[in-house]
Amino acid sequence: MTTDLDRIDRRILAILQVDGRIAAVDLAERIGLSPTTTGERLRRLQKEGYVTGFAARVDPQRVGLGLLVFVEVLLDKTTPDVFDRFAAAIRRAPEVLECHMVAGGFDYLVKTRVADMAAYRRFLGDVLLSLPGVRETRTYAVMEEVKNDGPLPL
Amino acid sequence: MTTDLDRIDRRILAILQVDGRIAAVDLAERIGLSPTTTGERLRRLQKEGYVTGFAARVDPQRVGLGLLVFVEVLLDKTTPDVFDRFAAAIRRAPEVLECHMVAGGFDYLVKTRVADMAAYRRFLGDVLLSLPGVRETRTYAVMEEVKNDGPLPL
DNA sequence: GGGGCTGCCGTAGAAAATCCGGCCAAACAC
DNA sequence: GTGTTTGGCCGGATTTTCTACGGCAGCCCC
Repeated sequence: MTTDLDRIDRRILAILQVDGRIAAVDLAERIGLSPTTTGERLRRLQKEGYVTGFAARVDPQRVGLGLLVFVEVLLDKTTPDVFDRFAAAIRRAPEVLECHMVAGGFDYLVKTRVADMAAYRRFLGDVLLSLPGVRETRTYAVMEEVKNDGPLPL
Repeated sequence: MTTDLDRIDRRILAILQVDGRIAAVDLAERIGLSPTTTGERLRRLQKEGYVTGFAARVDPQRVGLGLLVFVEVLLDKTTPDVFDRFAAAIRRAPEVLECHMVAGGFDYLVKTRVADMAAYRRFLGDVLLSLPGVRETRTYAVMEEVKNDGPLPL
């Protein structure tokens, strides 16, 4: 159930992660099948949930979001719904690209993109620190993006 | 130069980040222009580097990569090329989805996806800890993905 | 007003995706 | 062994989508 994918399916997924808009004709040629069969496989991969959608890669620098920042967040564990309220607020915040609850030294790891330090300062004060239950935050500004959106290994 | 985008361009980018394979006809209808003009704008956005490509979203669970892990890495600052060698090795490692050099308490933040804890243990030993100059690592396993691939706010 | 420029549009030919029917080989029942 | 079924694959026809081209309207500068 977790993996009834054959070699061809995996190659299709690998290629589509790099070039999500490749024509079925070209994809077919690269995997050695006919365009028809390739289309059938792709449609099946979508229907069965392996491919959940397609997205354009937008250059953050070009649209004025030059600063990438990670924030570690610690919450007060007083009331049980603090986590839910925090998660709900994070989902509403457009500056937040990712947020994960982790096991270890802190509670949430937040990935955010903003224009510059001034914008981050505003985000920190207006959004993060104004949320109820936030006890402590640690900010790590990214100086160099070594690897950014690597494909899933298949 | 950083932002000569009008309101329509921003809407196009916002839509394409959510549905990268939308037909120009449908995109045109949503932004209130003709398909031709919409196509011209999209091509311009690609040529000028705002859109750098397209990618399929693949469900990690479905392809057997159920465990998301962040790792903080500290390096020995003995020789000046330690950072370069680390970065080069990371770029070659398929398990690593992201890696950023940060300012603060550690040097690199690594985002990796693996099948399970046993696979992560292998990655940590065979890849990360076997790299020259790695002095310390701190592992944070993700328990819940609150937000995963949020679009850039436009 | 004239000329050039920009952004927009409609049409038409090219390309791509999709639908449909048929082929072939492996699996299976008897 | 033989007939049947099933699943994966393919080619051709239809429909949809993309794209190249020409035209139109507003704007600016001279």
